[in-house]
Amino acid sequence: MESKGAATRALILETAMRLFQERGYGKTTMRAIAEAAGVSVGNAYYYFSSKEQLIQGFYDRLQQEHAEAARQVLANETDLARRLGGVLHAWLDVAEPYHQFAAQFFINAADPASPLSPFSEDSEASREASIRIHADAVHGAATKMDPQLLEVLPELAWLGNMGLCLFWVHDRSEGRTQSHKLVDRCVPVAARLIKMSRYPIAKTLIREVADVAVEFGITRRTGYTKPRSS
Amino acid sequence: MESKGAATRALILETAMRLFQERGYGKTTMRAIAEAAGVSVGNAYYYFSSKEQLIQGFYDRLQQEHAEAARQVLANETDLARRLGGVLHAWLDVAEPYHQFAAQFFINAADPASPLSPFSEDSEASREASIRIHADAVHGAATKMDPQLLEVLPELAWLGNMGLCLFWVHDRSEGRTQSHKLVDRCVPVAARLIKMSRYPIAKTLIREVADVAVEFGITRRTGYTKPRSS
DNA sequence: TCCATCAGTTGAACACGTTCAAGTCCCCGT
DNA sequence: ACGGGGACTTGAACGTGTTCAACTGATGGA
Repeated sequence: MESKGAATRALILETAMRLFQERGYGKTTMRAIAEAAGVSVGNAYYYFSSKEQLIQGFYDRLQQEHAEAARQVLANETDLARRLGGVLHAWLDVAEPYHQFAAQFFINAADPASPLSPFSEDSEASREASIRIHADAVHGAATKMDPQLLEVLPELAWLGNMGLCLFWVHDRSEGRTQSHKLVDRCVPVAARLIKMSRYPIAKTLIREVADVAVEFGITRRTGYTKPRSS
Repeated sequence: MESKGAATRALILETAMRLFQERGYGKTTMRAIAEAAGVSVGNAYYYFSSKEQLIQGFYDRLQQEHAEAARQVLANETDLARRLGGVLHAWLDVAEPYHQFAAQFFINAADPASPLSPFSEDSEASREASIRIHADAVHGAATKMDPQLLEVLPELAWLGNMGLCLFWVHDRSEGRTQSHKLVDRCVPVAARLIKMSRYPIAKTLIREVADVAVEFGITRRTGYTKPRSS
């Protein structure tokens, strides 16, 4: 049983999340978190190496909710565009309740040096799981496409999700309707491009873009070949 | 004559830059800057509202150097790809000496809430000047293209520069050769797409992408209609 | 039963960015 | 020559994230 430490850790995390929601990330002090949780400041640092690290737990939770929501959307859908769009809309729905306070640190997303970045090692597990959602969306579609594109498409779709996240963070529209509209406008274009990838004219260009992305480490060529067990 | 304050301001800025170069942004304290400059901490805050603001001056300087370098490149070149590439290579050359310490705060680029962001109001003048460089590159080319694309291309090119900046920040290769290679690989693809924009098949798709970008405020439709005076 | 060990816990102390009330200095009108 | 006012300057003090040497208490082996 490792319950003692785990319980304290969970208590601190829950308290931090609540205070972040109530007052915002910036205005929530480590002292306030410790006091509200009934522990000492040092104790919080025993479990979380920094204030930022308190956020990683939130990321994980969000990712899991997204995976679940995406599973339901993908269950009865074979159209590529609707699958890609469904996954993104699911993300927007899952993230919506956290918009106000999530925006305060999703900012770090673009900084690979930050442990909060989706590109950092600390987030590797969470990131891989997230890419797998997009891999499912791509693989489960009936659409035919260039096999070389298929290899990079899951990661590109995930990058698209990151881009959407960046837009979403600064989306002040009611209920994030702008973000939803953006998805509805972009996904068909992307789907059309993907379908075009089978035909010579587009294939050359698309492969070149994909090659460049791989060559410069912007994405990898692992198609996440549809294993799935659950 | 406003030399007294201006001199102090310049002194503080120069000192800060030097220390940032020597020790890095994070390890340079405001106290250290003040001490090295022979002024008080409060005095530094009289001229710069925060530590981050000390960076804005650096941005401005970099932008001016880039404008000058780009002007020379564009003077005797009419090929679109070489103009676009030339501007980007010029940026890489100008930025190279500052790579190590620039990387420490270019990070903020993705955060529109940060005053350091190229999207913030504080950087507006600098940003407009930078977009104009890309507008020159586009307008001065002999290449024909879809007029609707022309309207958004300068800002899209500037966004490409921002993307390059993001890549460059994390480019650990000697002399940033990877970044230069990336430019050489991407620019021809972009140029080909631009040329294709005159033909119906591509035009539809490209206009759709451009429309989405404008509609969602990712870019504007101001072509910066080639004024130029210098 | 006793004690050694070590995960868990403490809070004072540190270094930092930032603020501010209190100065000092210099220019200008009288 | 004087004095008022505003630009400029000061450094102590504040609140923050983070560290660390010391303490506590439970657990398990002799």
